[in-house]
Order: sequence, then C-alpha cells, then structure tokens
Amino acid sequence: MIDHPETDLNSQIEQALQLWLSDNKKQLSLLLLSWYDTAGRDLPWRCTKNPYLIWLSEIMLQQTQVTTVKTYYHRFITAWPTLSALAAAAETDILKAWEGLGYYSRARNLLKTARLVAEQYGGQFPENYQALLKLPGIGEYTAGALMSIAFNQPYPAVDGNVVRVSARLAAAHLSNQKPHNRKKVTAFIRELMPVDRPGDFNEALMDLGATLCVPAAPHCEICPLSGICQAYLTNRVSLFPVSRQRRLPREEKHIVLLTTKGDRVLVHQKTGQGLLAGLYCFDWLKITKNEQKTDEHNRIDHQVSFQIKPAPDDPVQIEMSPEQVIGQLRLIFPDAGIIDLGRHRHVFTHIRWYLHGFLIDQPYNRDQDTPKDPAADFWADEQQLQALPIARALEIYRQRWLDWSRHKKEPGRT
DNA sequence: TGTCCACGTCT
DNA sequence: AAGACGTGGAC
Repeated sequence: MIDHPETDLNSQIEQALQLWLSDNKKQLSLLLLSWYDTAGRDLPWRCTKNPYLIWLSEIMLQQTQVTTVKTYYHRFITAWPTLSALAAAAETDILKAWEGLGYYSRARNLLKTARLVAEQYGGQFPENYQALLKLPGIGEYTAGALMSIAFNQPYPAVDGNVVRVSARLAAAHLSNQKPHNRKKVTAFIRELMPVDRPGDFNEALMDLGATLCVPAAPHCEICPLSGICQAYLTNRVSLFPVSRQRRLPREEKHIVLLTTKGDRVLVHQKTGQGLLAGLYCFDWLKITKNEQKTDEHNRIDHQVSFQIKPAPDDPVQIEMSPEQVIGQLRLIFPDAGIIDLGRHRHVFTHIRWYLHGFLIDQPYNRDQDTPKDPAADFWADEQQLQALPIARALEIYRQRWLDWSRHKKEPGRT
C-alpha cells in the first residue's frame, strides 16, 4: 500500500464541498443577505458604483485591513478624485500618498493601470473579467470584486475571508495558502452566487469573515449561518481552515548612514521591482558573514574602509559595538561629527532587519562625494525629506534627522 | 515588548 | 509551486 496524503486531502475537500452544496445550497444567499442588510459594514467605498473608486478601494484592501485603508482611501480620492487625475500624477506623489501602507508594487501598479485604462479604454474600466485580469495589480480576487460590485455580474471574489468561511461551512480542509484551493472555493462560491445581488453577496461573505467568522475565536453563537455550518454543527470550528506552516524570516543587519552636509542629507531612490522599490532610503551598509558590502540598490561608497571580522565562536552573528562603528566612520569622515542614532528592529514577512543608524555631520563647504547618479541620489533639505516616500522601517531615522536638523538651526530651543 | 497572524498579486 | 512583497493589530 502506498500513502497518498495529498490525494486524500483533495478528495476530502471535494467531497465536503459537494456534500454541503447538495444539502444547503438554496438556503445560503437568503440567510447571508438578510444578515448583511442589517449587520453589514458601512464603508466609504460602498456608497458608490463608480468603478474607479471601487477599484481604488479594492487595490488598497489587498493584504490590508479596512481600518487602515480608510485614511488612505480618503487621502487618494481627495487628491485624485477621478481616474484621469490619477493617471496624470507623478509616481513619487502616488508613493508618498501610499507611504506606510506597504506592498508598494500596488501603488506602482495602480498608476500603470490608471494610465493604461485612460489611454487604451478611454478612461473606462472594461466590463470584462479577462480584460480586467490583464491589468497590472488586478488578480482573480480584484477582477471578481470589480465585476460583481461595480458591474453587477455574478463573479466570485474569493479572498482569505471567503476561503475561511467556505472551509468552515463545508468542514473542508482548505488552506488559504494553496492556489489550487482558491480555485476550488471559487467553483464552490460560483454555485452559490445569486444573480440579483452578486456584489452584495460577495461583500456579505467578506464581512462575515471579517466580523463574525474571524480566524481566532469566531462568534458562532450570533452567526446567521451556524445552522448550516458543518464545522460548527460538529464542534470542529477550530480545525478549519488548515493553517499553514510559517517560515522564519531571514535576518539582516544594516548600518544606516544619514550622510549630512550643512542642512542637507543624502538620499537615494530604490529602483527596480524588489523590496521597497520606488521609495527613498539613506546611505546603507549591509553587514554580512565575513565581509561587508552595500545593498545592491544603494550606494557602494566607503565599503573598503569597513573591515568587519566575524566573532570567533559564532561566525554568522556579527557584533560590532557602536563605538567600533563610530571609530570606522571617523576614519572615513575625519572632519565630520558622528552621532549615534540608535538601533531599530523592523520585521517584514520574510526578513528581520536589525538597523543601526549614524548621522555624519559634515561641514558646509565640503564638496566631495558628489552623487554618481544625480537622477537617483540627491541632497535633501528638511522640506524635501518630509516630502519623500520612505518606508516605515526608516521613518524613525528620518524623524531623528529632522529633530537634529531643527535643533541645530535653533540651538536655544531644546 | 515580542511574537504571531492576517491580508492578494506577481514571478 | 512556492517565495517575494510590508504593515498593523491581537494577544
């Protein structure tokens, strides 16, 4: 006998979904929509059918919770009330307005799609699922949300909430992480879509998942679907959906240098498609196992002057005291004042950053170290620095520099 | 304060 | 398919 755990799992999912459909298909939409009509959330983007506003909100809602999105949504519709206004914006302005929301490729794709729709579709989003899918930043979920909410057509919009609700309803061992499972849920939901209110139906499912059928400690006792929820009826709610195994984030150590001349600090725009692309950063030194080099997106000045030796008993962990770093920096910048800006830890999904910031206070008239790439590097004054899009991870150092700069200008005020 | 967890798209 | 991509909230 050969074990086929994967096959068994897939057939359990298929059978559970089919069985549940055959018993409960007809009851769901009425129960769900009546609940939604009284308990659904009152959200800013639900008072419109404007595809531009629906699209904007849905892009923001990808990987981001409603409460966080509200501020940004308001900011965007105020600055760019129409698609053509957004299409005419500069990318840096979009990124600045997006600053802090994360997953910055969403902002870059937002602009790409706005321009594409303005130019190729006369400013109107196509009322066509396949055409929407081709637009940058629009995947299956968002295409389905637009088709159903903005265009009133019966397309499922399967997000993590819908997978969780489906898994519990049918007691199916679904995992939100498996693309194949999302397709199964899409087929399942397609069977349940009412033709008269597809948008409300999708939003109702997501609301239920966000407010009652939450991941931990769901409120089954007040859930309108508890009577047809197989997981609840068999007292197994906590088993669904299947939770994934999480990888540990890799660890990286960096020195952040706020290289300053007079009242300006050197900044650099990250290019390409990678981490924090399009955002601005300071000078940057990456500490690796037994050598040191700069992040590939950043400047490569000064690296020769750093010789960082691995600790003898632990070659992976490099410990360099602030005093040692300051000592090195004094060699590189003999005329400058060096200020320790402190350590900062920042955790991404996949990386754990240990940052240590230093401010290099150089005299006014020193004119070496001119940026190599004037388009990407420049010396920013206070106002410019505040106007640049910068990641959360570096926000603390920006603030420290601004505080320092103001204090230097008006030393009487502490 | 730290750890865990949530949230879709692209490659 | 599986990993890259960021942040904030819950505990």
